[in-house]
Amino acid sequence: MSSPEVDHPSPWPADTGRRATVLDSAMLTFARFGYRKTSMEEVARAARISRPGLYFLFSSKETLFRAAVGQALDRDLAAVEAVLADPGKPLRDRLVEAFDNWAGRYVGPLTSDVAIVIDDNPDLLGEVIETPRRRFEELITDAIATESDREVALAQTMISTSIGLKHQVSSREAYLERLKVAIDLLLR
Amino acid sequence: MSSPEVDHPSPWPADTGRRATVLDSAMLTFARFGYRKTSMEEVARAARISRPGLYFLFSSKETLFRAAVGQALDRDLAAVEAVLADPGKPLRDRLVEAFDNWAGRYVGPLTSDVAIVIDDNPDLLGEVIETPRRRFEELITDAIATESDREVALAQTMISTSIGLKHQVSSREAYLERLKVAIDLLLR
DNA sequence: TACAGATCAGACAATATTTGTTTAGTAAGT
DNA sequence: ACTTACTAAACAAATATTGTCTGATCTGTA
Repeated sequence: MSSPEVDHPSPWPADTGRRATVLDSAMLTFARFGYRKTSMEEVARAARISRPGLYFLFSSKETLFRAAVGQALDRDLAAVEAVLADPGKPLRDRLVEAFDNWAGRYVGPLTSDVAIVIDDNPDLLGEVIETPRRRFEELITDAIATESDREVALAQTMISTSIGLKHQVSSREAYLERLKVAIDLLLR
Repeated sequence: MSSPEVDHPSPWPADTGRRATVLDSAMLTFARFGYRKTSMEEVARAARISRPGLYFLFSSKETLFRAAVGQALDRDLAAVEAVLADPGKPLRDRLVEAFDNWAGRYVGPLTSDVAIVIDDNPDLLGEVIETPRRRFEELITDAIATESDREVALAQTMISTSIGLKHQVSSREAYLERLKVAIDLLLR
């Protein structure tokens, strides 16, 4: 996802910021209503462009969704990277923030929608989501290994806990609360 | 809405609690997705009955929506009535609680907004919403007139402020906070 | 001015979804 | 065995959505 993943391969250079802006609106709308209940009309309205204009940028609803998820993941990953690199905070706080940025942001209807689209088209969204996922695991592992000299197993356990939490919990607050407890327990 | 407003006039006495339960589920679903994006299938699933079973209780989606909003409003109005009648609290606190029950209950992103569902579908609800609305105004006016001997204009201003606030604010907390300030100013 | 790129609004056919109804069946109480 | 209160499955009709096309419109550039 680091390279823009051009859906409609456009030879013109000018449409750079436009796509990103549209993807932001799309992500907000998808996050609010879920994939199924979001229409292209609504995304277009949110992005304040016409529906045909939206199809000019993204050839289908699914493509748009993939791109939106991709951009969101990229952004989250960048945030995670920045947070973990900040030397001013204790490891525990950096980890909490990192997980919050990664998994906490879209707790709710979107999580299941992403899963559904993955099922529908495992190869395409699979790549989109698996690469950042592996990178996240790497970052967490590095942060823990560097700082406190613990094993890789610790990082993996933490990630598993976070995933489990996301399935149990229905709000970001609840997620964060229980995550803090878990991290304190694991980091002890 | 005090009388159950029987859609499918049922001569059998046994279906009393069932309707109310189904209406609760319906209200939750409508509040979450909005009228348009809620299907009868979803309401039925939420209420854990079959879709034909749902049509047996309510003859159309519109009727169901009206009944659900009606029940919610009845409930809120009863809470308002109880709060205002409580002699143990100063007028100011009773008013704050009353407004919170009436207008504040469904403000916010998490538990979606009944008031907005209502605003989005004014045509579907004429009578259903106007009567409780007038009754609420009456209750507030009475509370103020009885206790502090102020004019009707004061009550109306308070209600207008509350409505305006609801449109400006995005969380129940923010609504409450600003409402308190407004009531203190008005009641001075 | 003339042109090209990037839109837009409107309309369209092909699907998909939803509504409201009907059927046939079942489990529980009498 | 009969009634009440459902259910699941299927259906036609209405409505919504997708993806595409056409013919304008606006903007910047030559």
